Amino acid sequence: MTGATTSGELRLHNLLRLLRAAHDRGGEATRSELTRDLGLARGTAAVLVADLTDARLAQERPAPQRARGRPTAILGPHPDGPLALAVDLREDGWTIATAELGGALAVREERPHPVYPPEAVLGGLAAAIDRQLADLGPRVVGVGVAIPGPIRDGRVVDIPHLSWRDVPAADILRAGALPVLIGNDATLAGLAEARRGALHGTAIGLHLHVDFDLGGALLVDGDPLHGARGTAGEFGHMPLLGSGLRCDCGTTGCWALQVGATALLRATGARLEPGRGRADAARILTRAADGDPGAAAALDEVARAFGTGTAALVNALDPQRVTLSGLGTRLHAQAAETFADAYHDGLMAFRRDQPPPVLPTTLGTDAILIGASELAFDAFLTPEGLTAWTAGPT
Amino acid sequence: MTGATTSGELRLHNLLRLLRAAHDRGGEATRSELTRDLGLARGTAAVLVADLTDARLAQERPAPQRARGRPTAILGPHPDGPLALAVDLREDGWTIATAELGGALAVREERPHPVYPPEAVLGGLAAAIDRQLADLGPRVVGVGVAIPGPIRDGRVVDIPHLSWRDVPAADILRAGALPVLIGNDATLAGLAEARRGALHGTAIGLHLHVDFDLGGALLVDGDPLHGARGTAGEFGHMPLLGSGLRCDCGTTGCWALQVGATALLRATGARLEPGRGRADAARILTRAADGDPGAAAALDEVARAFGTGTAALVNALDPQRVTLSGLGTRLHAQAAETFADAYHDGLMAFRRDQPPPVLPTTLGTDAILIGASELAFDAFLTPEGLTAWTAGPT
DNA sequence: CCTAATTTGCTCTTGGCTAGAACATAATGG
DNA sequence: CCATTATGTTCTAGCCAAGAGCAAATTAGG
Repeated sequence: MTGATTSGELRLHNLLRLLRAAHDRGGEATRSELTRDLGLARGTAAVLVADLTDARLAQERPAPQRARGRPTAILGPHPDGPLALAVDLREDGWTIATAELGGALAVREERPHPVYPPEAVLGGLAAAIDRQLADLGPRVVGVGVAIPGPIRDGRVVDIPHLSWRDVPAADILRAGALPVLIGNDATLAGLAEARRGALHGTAIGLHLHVDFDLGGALLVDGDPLHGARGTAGEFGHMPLLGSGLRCDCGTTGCWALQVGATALLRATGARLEPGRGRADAARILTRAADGDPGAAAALDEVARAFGTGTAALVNALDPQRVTLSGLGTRLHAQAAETFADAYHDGLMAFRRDQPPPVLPTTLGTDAILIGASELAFDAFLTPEGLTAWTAGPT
Repeated sequence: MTGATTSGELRLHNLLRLLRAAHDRGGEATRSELTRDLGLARGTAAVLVADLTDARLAQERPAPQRARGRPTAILGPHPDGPLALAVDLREDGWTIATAELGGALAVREERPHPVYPPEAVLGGLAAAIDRQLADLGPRVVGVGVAIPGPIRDGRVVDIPHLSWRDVPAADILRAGALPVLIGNDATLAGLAEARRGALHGTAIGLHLHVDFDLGGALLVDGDPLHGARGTAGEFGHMPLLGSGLRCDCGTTGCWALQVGATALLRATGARLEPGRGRADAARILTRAADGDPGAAAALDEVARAFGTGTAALVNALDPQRVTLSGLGTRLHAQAAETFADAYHDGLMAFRRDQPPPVLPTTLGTDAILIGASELAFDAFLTPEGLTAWTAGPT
């Protein structure tokens, strides 16, 4: 949205601003609120709302009256309006959901996938997506897919512990003429946080998602920084603690080795078995909470590494807030003091008077699906996307 | 520039786009180029150029003919047009220059300052700025000041090796009604690189400026990421190599300790004397070039640390290019192979096929002044700035 | 040296957009 | 039950950029 330059583009630009604002507020904002906040004249707002309604993009419904004056209406999603298909592909299963404008999610299908060859996994997923698309019809305007690994130009670059390497995921998942957008799961968790979670309204926020790996995103005005080729946010692969350990990513000393599920297993002397790491790590955390000294020591070590590295990133990037998801939430909650101490010690002195708060996600496990749906809607809420919708189904 | 929303704002918005484009191309672009690139109608361009000329913001001058057809003109700075005052304050002296739209610099005054108390240094500088402003008259539209330390909300937060702490620099330098904008020197060097140097046109670039300290900026679409309070880019204060050394910044293991002038001195066993570090470090590099084995070893060690840390940042941020300035340029040039090896080894394997190039600055020592002038012009090239100019000197 | 081709600038008309005013409407509060 | 209040609706005025048609200024080619 670079802004309109001709009077002809103005209309579309303002239509988009209004629809985006309604979407960003969860489809719960009233027309009068939106008019005020966007600085529109009431007459203009009337025209725009009529246009959106005619185009089956939004619909007004009565709003509860809260004050004197003529009642206004809530500008929410249209019952026949656009849908985004959101897909969360994990190491051990996937979930497909729909989202309407405003963000309301509805899970459609959820499945484990026991095998690892990427073609099989993605092939099965592609078939499921096709079924869903056939079922849902032309309302679907885009597909957003979250994948737990770095994505470059629509290809999965490298997931060493699954032996996925240079997989053309976007091509395999191609869904007819529909745009299939692929994003890293940690980046999308951050995107969700910026749009509907604890980073909402932050000019600059840092999100860290811990799982097997440690990734995240820097959110600038609600948008993740993508990097030159889409692989920004691999914060886990900076040697933030100088461990000297060899990492699957190809270099040494990676921070992720000391913070993720793998780190918990290593610290307790457990073995990493493919496909079971997440459950095993969770078990260690439970044991630590129950007082098992070995587990508690491992948790302590990992939480300290987590806090130190987080401080390093805050030193470099100066975010307003830091949010955590995945395993990070539990690490932070169960070893709050250790984390806080390490975080404090790692900050530059001048940052210690008002350090950026570190907060758990407010979105639970939905974060990644929400991020995937936002990815799809971001492509739709553009002049091109809207024009295609208006031109398409007459 | 969020874009126009009313037909009334359109004119100002397009005026600004045109002026910004002319400025960004160094005041050397022709009207026909600008018209084509901005997608304007020829008639619209004619009106806008007339407006800019009337407002003494720009002026056309004949262009050398290069092809058939009616000749066009170059849209350059107006002889009575706006000026930015750019100030480069260093540990040991300062420089004041003017810049006109298009970016042409003219140094006005340059001085060493032997003493360290911030009030004295800044007081002297403030007086010099006032003299220059009186001399230059109302053409000056803003003052941009580069300072070698972290800046938060207009205050110098902390320069440990100069014992500057929480200095209200913007207040001390206040120049009448004129906006005085303060920026970190490394950030401004990066800004200059993004606008007129080796990062020009990059969607995302990383700049690293090495001096006593190591700082930099992440440049997104030509703008540095400022962080929540203006102190982003302190990449030197991440523990990228796990040295365990105590840093003046208040934490430990900072990368800057192993890369800057201080690192060279420590590696050769020399003592750090206040105010002479820069010259001493330069001498070590010269000795290394001349074959002194101790100096060469120190250079090698520092270059390796530099390359490793740069790779870590590339892993995390995925920039399109990396540029270097300050001491960084010489380190990279004199120990190219060591740097390249360490850089390569530190990259995630999947980044090694097409690693972002690491390039020296193309702006020499002017980079910081250019950055400071861009800082001032950025505040001017806004609807508010332009309106004030048009309303002001009638 | 002259003419055709080419590119750009200038002027005017046209269509489209938003602001804002005036009025209508639908609720609340006393 | 009526004054008050906030919002929606309708219409007009003012402004803007696109685009067409024409004028102008140069080069290429013979």
